[in-house]
Amino acid sequence: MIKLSRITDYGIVLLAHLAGSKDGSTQSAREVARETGLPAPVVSKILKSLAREGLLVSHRGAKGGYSLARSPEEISVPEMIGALEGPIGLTQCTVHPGACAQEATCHVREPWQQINQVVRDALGEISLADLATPAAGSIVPLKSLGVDTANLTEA
Amino acid sequence: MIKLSRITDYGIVLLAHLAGSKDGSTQSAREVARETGLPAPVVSKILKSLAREGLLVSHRGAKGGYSLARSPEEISVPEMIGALEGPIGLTQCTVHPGACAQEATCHVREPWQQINQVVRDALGEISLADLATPAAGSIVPLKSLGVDTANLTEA
DNA sequence: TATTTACAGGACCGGTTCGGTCCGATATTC
DNA sequence: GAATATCGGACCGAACCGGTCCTGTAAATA
Repeated sequence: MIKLSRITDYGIVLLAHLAGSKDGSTQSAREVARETGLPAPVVSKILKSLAREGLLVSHRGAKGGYSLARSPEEISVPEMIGALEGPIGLTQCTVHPGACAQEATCHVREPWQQINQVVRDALGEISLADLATPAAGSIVPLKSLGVDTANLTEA
Repeated sequence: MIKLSRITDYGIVLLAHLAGSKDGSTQSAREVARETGLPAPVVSKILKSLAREGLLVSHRGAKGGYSLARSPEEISVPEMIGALEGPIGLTQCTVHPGACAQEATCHVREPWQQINQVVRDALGEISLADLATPAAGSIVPLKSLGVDTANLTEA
């Protein structure tokens, strides 16, 4: 199963939670953990990473905490994923060129690069704001991709 | 990094290799291993899985081997991925509903379902034939997605 | 029929990654 | 100075993964 690591999954939930709070308000790791129902040490660890990657700004000391570094509209899904588990790439040769011995003779490589790009572009159309808005049918950019979301066939 | 397992990666290379051979011709696991330069035991293991999942047909005994169960045009990327590492789903709740305790209160869930669908659709547009054709600029379906592949920005 | 070839299925193992916890240091507020 | 809260990193156990090997069975050939 192609999947995000649980850390990334949690991280996006945490970001969405912060995006749903008052704009610019800082919340401590403990608060966020309590309100999202996720284990506190994990939340702390994830928020630290997100701050280090520049998606959150941290305030130390009493009354400290974390807040979004930018507005939710300016934070894209690939950024969030990239911050927590590195750049998006389905194949190793996408992220680490030269690591694969078959790279020179591999005829599948170029198509995969394009496939990766399609996935990246698709995810790039979606912002944290789209995830944070609770209402249904909120993700507008999906339609702009020209993908018909009506016929949902199980893969 | 969102990535396919190496097994899946190899598997797609193997499928593309078979697709590039004469139509309907069967090749033994050892042959495929030799011609692709991948370790023989691994190739054998992967081909077995692909046969079990119905993407390849196997012929036992002397002069046996594997051949594609369908034409390359009829085999999609999600099928290949699904056969080797299960259904495509970025989040656990996509594939295993109910496994996440926060599912009821999670506001991020529905958007993710749509995101998953976008990725699935994007991959579904690409067939094994697209991967197997060695020429550049071969992936036509990408354009049908409405994705502009011209401006490739690094994610 | 005997022999050879090659897949089928599963057991097995070592290495790596991952989720998760915890601690000392540092910075800020009151 | 005391309390609060992040920062950075060490640490551990469990799960997963890549890879190997062995036994059984089916098909082709002589």
